[in-house]
Amino acid sequence: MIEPPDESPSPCLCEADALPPSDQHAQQYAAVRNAHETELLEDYVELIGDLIEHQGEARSADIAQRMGVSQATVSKMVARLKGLGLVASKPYRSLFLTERGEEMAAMSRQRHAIVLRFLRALGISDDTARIDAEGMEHHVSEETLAAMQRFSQQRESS
Amino acid sequence: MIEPPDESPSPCLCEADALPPSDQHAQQYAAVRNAHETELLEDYVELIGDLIEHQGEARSADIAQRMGVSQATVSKMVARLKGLGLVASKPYRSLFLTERGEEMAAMSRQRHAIVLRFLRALGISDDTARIDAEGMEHHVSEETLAAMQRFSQQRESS
DNA sequence: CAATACAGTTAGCCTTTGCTAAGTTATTTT
DNA sequence: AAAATAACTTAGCAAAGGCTAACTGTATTG
Repeated sequence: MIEPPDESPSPCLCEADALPPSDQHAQQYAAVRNAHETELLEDYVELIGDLIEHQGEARSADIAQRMGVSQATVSKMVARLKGLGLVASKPYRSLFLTERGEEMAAMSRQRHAIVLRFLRALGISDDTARIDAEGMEHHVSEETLAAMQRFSQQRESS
Repeated sequence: MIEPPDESPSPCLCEADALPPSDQHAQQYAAVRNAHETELLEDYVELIGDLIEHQGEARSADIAQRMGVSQATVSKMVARLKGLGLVASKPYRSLFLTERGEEMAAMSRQRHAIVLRFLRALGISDDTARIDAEGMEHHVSEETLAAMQRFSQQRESS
């Protein structure tokens, strides 16, 4: 067996790019797993909110098309969202957001807008910015979000 | 039923923050789903590479601890990685990366470093930067990565 | 060298998120 | 108002990624 070269349990006394202490490391991964649990939910809720706003109503078929997913998948997801108290609907009718759903949609929309604007301010092309924003939006902390906002503002007012 | 207010199939002639055309919208979500498929794989491979480099070897127990996950989960994942030709190992012994695994680890490490450096250059605190980098790293396009690199360089040389 | 402790694996379970195929309800068209 | 089309739901399947519990191998140490 190879002896680990002086593996101390405390912070780290080795090179600059060493591994973080393992409990901190684990926390990072936990944060990502956690984000994954809510992000799809948020995407659905955000999309439903957007559809209602822009097209007057949110129908499963539209959601399926925009998400690039089968209608059956949407049905199942909507059942879950109803169970979580985010969406309300009657069978075979279009969808509505509950108050909690509205809140979540508003938050998501805002995050999304901030990240998208930031990427554009960074000089990213429109198509790429859209794709990256969709992926990044759920992994950006409040702190980073604030920094992005500051940056965009500064860039745009020059 | 509510009549959708002039829903044309072509690009969009409505307000500034309207929904993107649905095929483009679907592509965004597809990109995210796609990233999700590979990102865990990349995290494992990156971590295995880091452990080998910094501690001389990569053991399941270390991985489990650092990922904040049970050993059984690691075993299963390693089996998958072996099936994909990214990892090599003999039962009950420590893990190695194949050539393809090394390549993937190098790419991941580089992406990770660029994003982390960028967040720091933006003024984000260390702990937050680490967490956000872990989440964002898999959702950043080449184009954005390049922009981040440019930005960090510029910031640091002033 | 036997006993114990530690590391790794296997089996079996659960949830999420996707799918297809088949059935049901609503809407539109004739 | 009947038939046809479109929208929605349900049932059943699969893969990924978690878990615990039970088992098997490896290493340490008395």
